[in-house]
Amino acid sequence: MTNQEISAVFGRIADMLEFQGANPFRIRAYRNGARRIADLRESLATIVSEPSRSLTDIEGIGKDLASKIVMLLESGSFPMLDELLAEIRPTTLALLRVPGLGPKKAALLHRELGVASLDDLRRACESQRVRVLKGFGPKTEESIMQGLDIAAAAERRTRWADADLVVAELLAHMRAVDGIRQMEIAGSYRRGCETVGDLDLLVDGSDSASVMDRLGSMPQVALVIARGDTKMSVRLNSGMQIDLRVVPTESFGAALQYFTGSKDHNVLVRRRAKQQGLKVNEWGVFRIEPDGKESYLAGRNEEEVYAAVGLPCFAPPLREARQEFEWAKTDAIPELVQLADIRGDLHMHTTATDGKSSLREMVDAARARGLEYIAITDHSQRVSMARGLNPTRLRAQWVEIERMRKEVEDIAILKGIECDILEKGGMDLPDDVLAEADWVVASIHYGQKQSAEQITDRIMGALENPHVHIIAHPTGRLINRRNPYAVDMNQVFLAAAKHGKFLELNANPARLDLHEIHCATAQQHGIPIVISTDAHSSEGLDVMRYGILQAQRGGLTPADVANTMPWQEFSKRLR
DNA sequence: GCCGTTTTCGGCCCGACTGTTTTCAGTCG
Repeated sequence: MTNQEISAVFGRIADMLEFQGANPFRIRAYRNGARRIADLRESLATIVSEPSRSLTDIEGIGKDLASKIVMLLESGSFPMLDELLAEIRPTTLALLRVPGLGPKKAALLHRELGVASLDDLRRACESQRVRVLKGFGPKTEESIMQGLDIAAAAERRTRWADADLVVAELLAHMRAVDGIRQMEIAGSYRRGCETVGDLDLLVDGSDSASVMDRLGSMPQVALVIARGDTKMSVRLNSGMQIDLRVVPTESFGAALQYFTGSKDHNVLVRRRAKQQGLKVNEWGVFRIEPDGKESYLAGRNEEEVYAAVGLPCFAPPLREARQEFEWAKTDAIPELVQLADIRGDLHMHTTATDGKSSLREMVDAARARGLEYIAITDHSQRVSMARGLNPTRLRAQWVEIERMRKEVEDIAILKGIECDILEKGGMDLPDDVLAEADWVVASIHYGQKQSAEQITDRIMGALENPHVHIIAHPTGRLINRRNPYAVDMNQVFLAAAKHGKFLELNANPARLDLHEIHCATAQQHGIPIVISTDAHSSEGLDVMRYGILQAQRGGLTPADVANTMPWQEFSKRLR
């Protein structure tokens, strides 16, 4: 089993234990274990196979979880898991996705009314059997009815780039309110997560009523879920939820820190504060005096909040309770790569295949964005739907590129190709053609459903080809649409490091693979990452910023990203 | 279930809002 699968098993167990009303700290231990495993940069199987190492060296994994991991690796299951699965069906677990239904209420519905699925729940509400239960009432029943559709469509998080569009509209709408001193979107959006659940809107303003009125008047608002003195929640027609908090100036930084999260990061910040006799909440940092009184220490901005507990102000993408606190101890927090560091873009298409802009337009667009070098990498012949290039058409394009080089001298244009890795293995173009290219991107578009062994062998073959420089979108996933291929990335990392190849971080907001943990793993292996737009039009070059966010979350610095190099330096890496 | 520079037992982050309550549990972030 892979780390992701084992992580998912522990996550499911946490859900099921929660449903059973187990000790919340036990549940947290499973969730924490699941997250730690997902964040791991090497496979559990590898660790287990090395006698000198122990799974319990992993933070959050004790004796019990370690033995369960071993059983999962050996047999794919263990007794406790089987028992839980026999008791609680997955359809029952879906009840927890209904907003407002937590483990206690869901379990009560299951126990008292035999509700074991969302369909059961709908019927129970319609026949008004829910409102008579203890702790429930007509309003709860009604809100469950409304929540059912959301639950059915749940698990859908919005891609960051799509959330960004909503954010732009939201901020523009809110700016009309007088007296807003500061305003930020916090949460997973601010951390640059590849997908975003809710939007957390934070406002520093004195008149919270008018701020809330304004949010409620946004045309896209379908429903006001809750509204109090400082907090309001609304749901948009799209299903996305917006949580608004209005705070005073002296608390804005504390609230921003708090609502930016991640939750796990904040738990560690607060634990640390507690050890120092301090308390951190969304209102500020407070010293607990011997008489029990609290005195305000900080909260106006994030810098002073972190400083009050002896921490540096971490960049939001690093706030995931992974390594940031270790880095802080040794003053080794990475200087994250920024969009302004990028000097080249090494994966783009033109009208020669499925691009919408001509070679000339792509070159001009790249120059307009201040790039020093680009690679033109149209599809190879196997990608027939995109009218992929055969050797003749490819060489014709290269002649055109050579002509253009004479016209525009302020940008280097590489003669490249995105060459398919064929289903049966091997490259889609002969070696003598690839040898003439400046830059060969190898990628998979067909046979994505093959076994792990087949897919991995294909990519290994490409990595061994002396003409290939880089593997593009190495896992092939499309966020919310298509799972990654079954490729064994551990082998890919080892081979890429051995053969001195680059790996791509594809900046297309639907792809973003390598994902953040893969980025960190590649960095550890010393594999240079290239962040590429895979642009299919001149505007497509602007997706670079999404790739930068992903790289930041992986902790990458300019030194880890090859296309931050000036052309003079990068050109030496090509042969 | 995990963890240890107060600890191998007894902790484990903190507050707002709602609905159903007569003082609070459940949910959410």
